[in-house]
Amino acid sequence: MGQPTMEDVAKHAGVSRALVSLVMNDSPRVSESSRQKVRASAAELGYRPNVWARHLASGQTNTVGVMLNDLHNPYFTELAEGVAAAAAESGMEVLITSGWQRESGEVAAIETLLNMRTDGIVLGAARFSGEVFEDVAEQTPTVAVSNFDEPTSMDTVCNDELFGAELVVKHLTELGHERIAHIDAGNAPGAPQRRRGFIRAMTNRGLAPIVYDGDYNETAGQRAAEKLMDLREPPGAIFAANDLAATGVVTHLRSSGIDVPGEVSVVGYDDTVLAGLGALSLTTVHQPRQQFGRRATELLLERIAGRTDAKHELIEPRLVVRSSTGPVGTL
Amino acid sequence: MGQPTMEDVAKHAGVSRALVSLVMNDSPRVSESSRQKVRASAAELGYRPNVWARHLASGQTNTVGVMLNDLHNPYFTELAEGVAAAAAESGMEVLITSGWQRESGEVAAIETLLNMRTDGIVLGAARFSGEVFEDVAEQTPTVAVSNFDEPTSMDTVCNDELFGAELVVKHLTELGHERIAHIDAGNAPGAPQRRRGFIRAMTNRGLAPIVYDGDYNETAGQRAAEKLMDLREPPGAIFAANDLAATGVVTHLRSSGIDVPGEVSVVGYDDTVLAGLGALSLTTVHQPRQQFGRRATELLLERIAGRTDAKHELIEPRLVVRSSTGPVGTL
DNA sequence: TATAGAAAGTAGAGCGCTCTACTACGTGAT
DNA sequence: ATCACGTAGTAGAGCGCTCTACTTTCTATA
Repeated sequence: MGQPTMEDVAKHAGVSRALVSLVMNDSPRVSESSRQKVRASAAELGYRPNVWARHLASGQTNTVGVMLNDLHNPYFTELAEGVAAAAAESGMEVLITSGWQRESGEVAAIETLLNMRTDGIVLGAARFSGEVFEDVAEQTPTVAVSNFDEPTSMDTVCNDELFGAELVVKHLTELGHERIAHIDAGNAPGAPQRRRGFIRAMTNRGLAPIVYDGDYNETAGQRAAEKLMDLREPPGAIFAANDLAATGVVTHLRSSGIDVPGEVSVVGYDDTVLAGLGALSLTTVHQPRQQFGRRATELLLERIAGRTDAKHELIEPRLVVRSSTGPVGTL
Repeated sequence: MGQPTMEDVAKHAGVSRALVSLVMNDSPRVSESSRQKVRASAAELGYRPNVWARHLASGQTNTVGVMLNDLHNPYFTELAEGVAAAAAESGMEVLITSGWQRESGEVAAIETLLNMRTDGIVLGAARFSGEVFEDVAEQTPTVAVSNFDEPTSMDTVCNDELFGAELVVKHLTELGHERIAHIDAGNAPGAPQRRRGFIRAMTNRGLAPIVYDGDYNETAGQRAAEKLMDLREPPGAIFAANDLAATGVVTHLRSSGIDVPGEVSVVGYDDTVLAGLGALSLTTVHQPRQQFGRRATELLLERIAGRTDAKHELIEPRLVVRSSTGPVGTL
């Protein structure tokens, strides 16, 4: 025998099943006395509304789904946190699925959400390879949190990477730096935009942008730093693709006896735990990831409510100055 | 007008709704010809079974719920990954909810799962303050992944912290260390067991265990290291409560001009990203967190299948030797 | 006192599926 | 021709809830 049903509560309270339903949904059409009577019976029986039945009958799930590429990446989990916060405020539940870093996993995770018929979906995918996600967007309200280069019909929310790069260059030039190098991360998510932003910010100031190939990991940072310091005129500041790469840069510089920030300033990107570590204390760009989630959810709710035109929002990051940057060295 | 229903598919294929149901569930009672006919119709209409209705009717959800204290903590996410893998093998879906680090959040997250009526729940809670979780266990099959000191009626899976500490002490003594200090983390999850394991391992070898108060963060490690090195006879090896604390220890030692591991060896715990970082390269204890999830799921499936007696399993961690430990210094 | 209208409550038809019990139709042994 | 039995398929009663349309009761107004 299973859990008590609405029928049981109704019988126990001596009212109709419909009344119990009204009470459970806080309808104003119920008198105070029966409200209390029903609540008391429900509590006594340990009644718990059956979500499945409720959603079957009502046709909507009151739930937003979140698909994350990778649960290990703080970027995505903070995104989810933002979604959860915003959803809670609107009284919606949140269901999280993960693609476990594989694109096939992402598709399966979205499939699960689609099967669950959540009222809408927030996509925190790694790369958006077109069609698949457009397909999803046609089936249910969808907001993607990502940098899109091509125009898309779904809503998007993303970090203003160009502005982030601008912040970095502004900070460094204010410290007197002119020879600034950027270690990029090829076509990894966000990297092209950071690179473009860097180049633009430098060019706008009449400075020559130095860009070296890299990646979003420690080794890449280490290698690129090595090459950069081998130049006839090494840069006085290095802007790495992300904190991990910046960590590699710092490791290389220190082990070569180069003082950070005395001789070379280093800037990371993302403001991960790493950046805050005492031994590193990286100046870095902080992305308000939670806010991505909040905005995405707000846009999603608008979509659920009926909006049909696509909105694309950029959210401004901010610079966190720590002790890996300083005035230009007097070599 | 919503998505196509089973009724639509049945009409389109010219068969009964029941037959469509049988096909969708891969029943052997269907002829090959009608199977194909139905599948074709389903595909053509873009039919997607309604999970809510299915579960309402069948009374079971074919889903395991996972409640995680904190999505930012790799410990929990890897746990979830293990659950997902094991569940996938048994053809079950996984639903993840998070307590966002607050105990109230945990309760709400469990509530969501209970409302969803998942077939069972894996609890990845931070601390298990008795009753709440026992209550859950009474309502649905439940497996907790955690160190329990008091006996409990639900199944548990946890890391063999005592064995982990033993591994550390074994490694260090084999390197010749005898003055070994442990920086603990009070009553934080797992900490008491690690401390106890350390003390036991030392005592068993006739060595004096040195234990200092600490916590699971960098600053705590830094402070404790400072005090330890101020001793008349400072230790030759420090076993920190976790990697973060170990990072603090290393930072302090290096900035005091003490060579690691030349003069002092340092061991962390957890094998997080930090430990692998080139600049740190910590010897640490790796917990097979994914396996926690796998075992938990297996136990859960047994419970769902009807087992009623509680099982408690310990899983053995292993030592990862990197370059923060070395032979005892010749001070 | 009659009556409109609001307030409080109920009946019952679904929502889309599963599942038990049943029918229809061979097939081969008696 | 009779019967038992296995196979393929169907009818229809739920699962636990929501929601529309309806009834009953109460109150205020003319």
